[in-house]
Amino acid sequence: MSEAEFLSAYDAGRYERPSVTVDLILMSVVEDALTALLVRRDEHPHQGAWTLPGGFVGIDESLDAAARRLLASKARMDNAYLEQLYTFGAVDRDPRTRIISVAYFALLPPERFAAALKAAPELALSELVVPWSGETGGPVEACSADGEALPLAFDHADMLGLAVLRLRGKLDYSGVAFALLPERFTLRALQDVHETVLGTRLNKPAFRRRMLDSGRLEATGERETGASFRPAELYRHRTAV
Amino acid sequence: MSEAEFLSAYDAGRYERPSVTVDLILMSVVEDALTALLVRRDEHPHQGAWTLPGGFVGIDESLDAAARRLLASKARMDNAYLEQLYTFGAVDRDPRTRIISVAYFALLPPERFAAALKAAPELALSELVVPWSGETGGPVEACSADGEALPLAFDHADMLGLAVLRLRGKLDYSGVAFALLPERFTLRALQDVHETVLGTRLNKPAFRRRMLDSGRLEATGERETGASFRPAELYRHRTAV
DNA sequence: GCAAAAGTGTTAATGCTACACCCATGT
DNA sequence: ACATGGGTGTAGCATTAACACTTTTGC
Repeated sequence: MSEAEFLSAYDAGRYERPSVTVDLILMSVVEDALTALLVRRDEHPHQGAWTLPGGFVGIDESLDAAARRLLASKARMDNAYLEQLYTFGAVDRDPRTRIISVAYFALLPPERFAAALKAAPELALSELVVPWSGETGGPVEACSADGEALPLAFDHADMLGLAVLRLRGKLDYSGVAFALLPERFTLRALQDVHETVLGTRLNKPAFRRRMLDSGRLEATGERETGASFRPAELYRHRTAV
Repeated sequence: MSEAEFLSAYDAGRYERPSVTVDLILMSVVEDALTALLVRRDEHPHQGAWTLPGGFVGIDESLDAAARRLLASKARMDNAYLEQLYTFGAVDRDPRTRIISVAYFALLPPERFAAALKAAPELALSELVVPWSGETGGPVEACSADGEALPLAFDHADMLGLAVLRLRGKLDYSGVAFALLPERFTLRALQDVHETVLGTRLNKPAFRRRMLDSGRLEATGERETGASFRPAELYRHRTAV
């Protein structure tokens, strides 16, 4: 490193430091729709627009710990599936000051999702409308349950788009789909989750076999109740190998 | 958000901000070995240990711009393949002060890799020894060309391990392998790169067909020179669809 | 001609798709 | 009995792996 380079690096470190935040993409599949939790902004900039829940990272707090803290405080949730997504560092992404944001995404089963909504009234549920640039992962639009568009603040549409892409990519070879389901679930429910996330139809026999052959499912012997037709068997996600 | 939560977030943002750096994993395949560029530390902590080249992110500089600047200044390289990898934010990852580091990984063809080494004498080439926890992505060991172990400072062994994992994962479905080859290359060279990165042997006919059918290769009509046997055809990576 | 590596065809195995069918339950 | 969705078997298709083989160059 030349002396000039050393000094410029030293200056940057010594004097002006960016703020660092964590933003959470809290996702679930509710009634065959991919949804995320959003917060309405009360202040400028982007007043009235919608944002992902987030907060500053404490100086004595790891990024993962900050994400877990925000998950607990904002959504009253712990031990959800949580994974770092990407770090957004454009200079002008927040007009107030330089803020670098580490995006995490979390997956919740729908019933806990509903409970989090009830416990934290400032949150709103949003259906994600994924325009079929979905392959490449552009920004995503959000709308409320009655179809009204929810404008997204800052670069949060990009964050949501990337989260959808990552979720789709990991669906096949990892167990993320189980994080979107209750502890016991039918194969039909598992297939519905896959179809909603991918935005395609899958055919039943092939899907069943792939899942059963994967060794990640464990039959409970119990059956669904309340259906007016043949009750389906309930399965459980086998975490151990 | 409760008032207490608001204040804690406000305090964190207002007063103590972490430093943010970018660390670069500069990788290539040199003589059938996966290699990375490392810098020897002259100062405490970890004096004498080896680190990834890195530097602070300027307050008026995006993360991507910082990564490109470091790539140019440290390795005298521009327009290499560059991609954000992961953000490392453990509290004690640097004993001096709180530093959050955004890791980027870059891929270079071996001849430009050698040129970068010559232009920047503080850099050293390191072979990566990937213990066969490679599937799960644990830390990686580094050693010099003559087999001597190079101890890695901070959490840089984890960064290297994650980079290897990402490279392996993207090898099949994306064009990253071409970033590790010169502009014209033989199918044998392409297969060697795949085998080195994956750490397995592949059989020739299947590999040839997969590559030719993928539509990402363009025959140049030219042939290899200097071999004492049948010269292979040279191909080029077709960037346009 | 021989060695060495490029390049190609042919067959076997595998996995996935599609369709058809049977099963169990509430009404 | 019948409607409804759960669950399973089988045949066809496509993709991939494995092997043997031919081709082209330098010595």
